[in-house]
Amino acid sequence: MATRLVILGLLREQSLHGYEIKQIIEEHMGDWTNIAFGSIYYALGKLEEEGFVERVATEQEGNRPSRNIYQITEHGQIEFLRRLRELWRVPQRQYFDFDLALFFIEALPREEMLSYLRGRVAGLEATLAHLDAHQADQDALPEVPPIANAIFEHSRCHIEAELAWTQDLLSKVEQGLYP
Amino acid sequence: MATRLVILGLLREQSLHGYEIKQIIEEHMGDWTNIAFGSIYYALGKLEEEGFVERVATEQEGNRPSRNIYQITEHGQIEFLRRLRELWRVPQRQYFDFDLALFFIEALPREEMLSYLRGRVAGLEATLAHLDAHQADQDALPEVPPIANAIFEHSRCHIEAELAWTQDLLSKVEQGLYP
DNA sequence: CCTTTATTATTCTACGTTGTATATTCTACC
DNA sequence: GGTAGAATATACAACGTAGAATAATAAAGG
Repeated sequence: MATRLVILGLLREQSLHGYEIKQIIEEHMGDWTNIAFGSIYYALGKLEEEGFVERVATEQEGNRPSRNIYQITEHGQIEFLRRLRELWRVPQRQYFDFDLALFFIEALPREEMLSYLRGRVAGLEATLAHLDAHQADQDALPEVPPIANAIFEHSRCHIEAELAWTQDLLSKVEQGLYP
Repeated sequence: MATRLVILGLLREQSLHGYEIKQIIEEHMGDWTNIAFGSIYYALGKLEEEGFVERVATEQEGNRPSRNIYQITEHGQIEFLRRLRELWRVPQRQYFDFDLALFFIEALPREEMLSYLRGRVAGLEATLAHLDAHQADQDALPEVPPIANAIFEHSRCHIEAELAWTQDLLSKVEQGLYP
């Protein structure tokens, strides 16, 4: 969805081919994005059609698959800023598939539900623990940009919110507030 | 994504045609789902292929477009429970496009960023106020199922978390903690 | 060494989403 | 009584996503 923006943003720094873009995304944004590599090639094709990106070379090392190197155009620079500003301006609404599970709550026996809820609480607690451990590792390294912390905190605060809400729901179900 | 589950869940109660399903989704789940009506027809076709749903009639009122009425099959009942249990069991990870805006933070001047951040805080506060007002209206009606409250609280707690995080980010940027 | 596995780099297809197009009928209002 | 707009009902094409298929080379392990 934001694949185009990411590609334009990365190409601002230097020209790249698809596979390199994929690697940068995995290494630097892998923890908090889910851009499938297939989408990268599609987006590159589209950006080229739209004139935001140009193919500047087709290299090949030995008999390896040849690679197409792309460069951002001036229109691309403008388009990047346009998309970036839109991201800052327009808040995105979040939807939760799990709400559907609640909507159809009477379809499963109470006991089964309770066990799933307890599993969810445990899972979320484990995620938080895992996240914090991972973060402690990161803190040891000096070269991590400060903004990475904000992104980390972003995930963390939503997981905490989810945990608190799930615990509340669990206790209400235990009290028999839902049929 | 969860379109198939919704359709199966609704057809458990009674046979329906696509447009009716669309209306029920809009009326009862419109606030917390985003299923495009086009997806309903696609999902119905797929569910029929898979044998989870059967076309039982093609009605027509006057010269109105004719409508295809679908019924859930026994396999469909099982499939519904399978998908529902998966929803209870498997927690979904959330991704935030806005993190990209942070990732490319040096692309925009500090002052512009600050004004977007303030706008976001204001927007989230307004959303919360609007949500609570809407909820007060709902509370006045007696026929709303109790689970609707849990779903409402779910959205609310995440918006609150987002607000708190954004305020924190804003204050850190104001303090000059990010370049 | 030789075999298994990982890496490089892209193409291609199946799948699902979104909204536009279409064509009729009912409603509302001047 | 005419006409603008909302409601009924689906089909369909354009778009984007996700991952399997491909095909060559480098690395690793016994």
